[in-house]
Amino acid sequence: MNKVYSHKDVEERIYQEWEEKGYFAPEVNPKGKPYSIILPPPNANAPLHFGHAMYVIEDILVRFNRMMGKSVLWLPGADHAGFETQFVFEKKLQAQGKSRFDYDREELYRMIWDFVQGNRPVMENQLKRLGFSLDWNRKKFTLDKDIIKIVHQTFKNLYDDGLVYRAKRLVNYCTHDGTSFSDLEVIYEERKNPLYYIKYGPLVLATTRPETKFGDTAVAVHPDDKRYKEYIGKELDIETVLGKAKIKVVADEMVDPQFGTGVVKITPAHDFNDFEVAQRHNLPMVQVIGFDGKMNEKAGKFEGLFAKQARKIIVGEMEKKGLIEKIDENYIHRIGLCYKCKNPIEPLPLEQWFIKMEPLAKPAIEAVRSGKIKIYPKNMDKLYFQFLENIKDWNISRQIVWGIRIPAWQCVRCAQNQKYNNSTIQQSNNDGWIVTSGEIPEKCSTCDSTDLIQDNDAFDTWFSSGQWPFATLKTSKPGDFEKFYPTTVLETGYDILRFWVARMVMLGEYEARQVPFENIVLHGLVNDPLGKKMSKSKGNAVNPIELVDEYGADAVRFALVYGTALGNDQSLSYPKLEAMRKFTNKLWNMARFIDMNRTQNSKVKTQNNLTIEQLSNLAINESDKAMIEKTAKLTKGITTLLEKHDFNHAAQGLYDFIWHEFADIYIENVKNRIDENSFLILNSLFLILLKLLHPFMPFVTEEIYKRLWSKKDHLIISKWPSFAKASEG
RNA sequence: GGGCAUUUAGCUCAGUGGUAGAGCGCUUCGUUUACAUCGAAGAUGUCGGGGGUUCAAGUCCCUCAAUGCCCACCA
Repeated sequence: MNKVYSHKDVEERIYQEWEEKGYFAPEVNPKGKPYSIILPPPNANAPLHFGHAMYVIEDILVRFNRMMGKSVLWLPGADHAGFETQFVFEKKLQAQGKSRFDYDREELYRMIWDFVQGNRPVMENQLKRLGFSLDWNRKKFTLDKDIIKIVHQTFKNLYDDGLVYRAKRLVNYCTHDGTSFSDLEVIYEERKNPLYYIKYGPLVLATTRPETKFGDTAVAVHPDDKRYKEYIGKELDIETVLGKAKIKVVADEMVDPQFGTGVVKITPAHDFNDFEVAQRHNLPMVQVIGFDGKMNEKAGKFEGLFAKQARKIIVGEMEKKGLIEKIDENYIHRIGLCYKCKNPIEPLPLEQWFIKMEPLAKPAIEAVRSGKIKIYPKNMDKLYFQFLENIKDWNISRQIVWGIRIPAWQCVRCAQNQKYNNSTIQQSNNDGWIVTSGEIPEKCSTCDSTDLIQDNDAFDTWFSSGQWPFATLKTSKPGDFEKFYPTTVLETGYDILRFWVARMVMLGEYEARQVPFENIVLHGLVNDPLGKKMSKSKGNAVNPIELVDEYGADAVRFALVYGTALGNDQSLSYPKLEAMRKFTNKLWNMARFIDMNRTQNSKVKTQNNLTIEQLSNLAINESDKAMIEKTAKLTKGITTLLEKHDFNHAAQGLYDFIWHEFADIYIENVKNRIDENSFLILNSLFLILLKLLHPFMPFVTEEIYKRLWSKKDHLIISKWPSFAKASEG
């Protein structure tokens, strides 16, 4: 054995051996108790980012349980990541001077498909470099035909159960990216924008968006506001930049008398609050901004201007006409932005598919409250409840081509008969829509017309990934769903608890009739060495594979779980990576020491692995006896910690014991008195430690096993050490 | 406006009511054969501030402060 451990000569070779032997498949332990984890499918649009390296937690669990003799399935996959992938692809197009408008739907879809297929092997290879023992024969993609079929069916079932409806509502719309979003995808930032005080006849009101005034269908005051009591219910004659107009005054609790002048303009088509006020007071809705972000014909001479440009010009004209009382230039408020392109979200009225969430959220809340699903770390359940207890209906329509197209067709004839009046707010299912589980309907079920048009929209990606646990298991190998559902653990970053985890619980309970997993394990985020969030655009993102190259996968894996409490964020630490690399080298040299002390006689005996019990009977020397006892205790401790998902303490316990107990004290002690008997003990104890460490550092432990014990067998499928003789406490 | 997390050695962070811990860094010493990617010894802490409970508090309770994150319709 070489004096220095070189991970580069070991890792890829070992991984290949494992994979070729089929060790990653549950069939390795066919009779074992099922244990399953579905890998959170990484986005297929880019190489792995550092967060993906945290999936090491799953590999630790998977390897531990495999050694415990369970039938372990860890199923890999990739997410088409609808809008995000289309966004990334559009940037590529942009770099070539092209845009999505240069291609038709099919062409664009095919181009993105090819792009994604090119990325997938890169991503998969990176997961392998980290040593993840995923069953690659079962890998799934969210756009596999059989997965799409399941997603369609779920949608159809929800529709038939009245849990999906189509409605024209205000949605979060990004006029830059040309699609709507769910509430979760809007981020909020503080911005300084002028607050304009505008004269509306006898009243003055404050607004940040004067350009939407052509869509005003009322002004509102608080019902108890004495200042304005006389105006309530009356119509005001007002002067505007487009001439004279009339506007109604309504009273609504939503108005805060303390803010501005206590008068609010009501623009139902462009503000979420106003939309609700309009519903309460039966006010008409007038859309003045189009989906291209430009003012429409309702804005008269301002038509064609982008809303932001129009604002300046309109304010200018208002000032000339004396309609502006004052402008507060230092007004700070929070505005909604597109989480991807950071342009302001424009609330716009649009017909979309919505899922009624409350009936789905209730059982999901109950599943965690009752303990059917356990969350680690425990305090994260607050995030979960907070989301589900205040849940709103989910807009699942996206105006994108990259994704699963919604299996809904509209009958042209029926639609014309019940055409939406732009000035009313409607919610209806009876407007000529036909929802199927994927197949193209032959004719309209109401009027028999064959003039049907499919909805252009695709599902929100999270709608399909929300079905991932049952969709994958129902389509991987026959019997997988029956054997592995519900899965044992869902492990992911806490940042997608609401986006993904909560939705999986809801959709899993709905469609698969059972919770999708028994345990939720949440890890924290990995920040850069200065504690700042890693991001590509900021340029501080670290490629995990570069670190694997430099320090070895074992060191990277160990550094990520050592010294960080589960669920806490951590900053990438190069000294820690270096320390863990040294630990792999230390192990290597412990192995060298043992290897060098092997005599001809012991070569035969150490073929058989001795259990703690056998070792206890063998031990004569007092410090041997003590070490056997300590190792048994450690085994028990590590086992318990892993069962409790306490990876940090398991890692620390192993590190401290192996280095500072076993190497610094025990090996130093044995060194001077080594004989046949003590060698057998030393050798066997070391193997126990290698096994305990294997889930954390699979490569170096496997390589040592190969050198010292067996060229044929592998540690990965060896039996977890027993600790029957460990004393209590 | 709510909620959550964090605050422990110079730095990065563990800490499960019972004599303050690790890694890196620092000081001194040590290389004839497991490892200098090492070993031995050592220095460094009013555990954010202030109250309280307890025989005993870094740990439990209250309060204040700083930092970070999440949620919320203030036009």
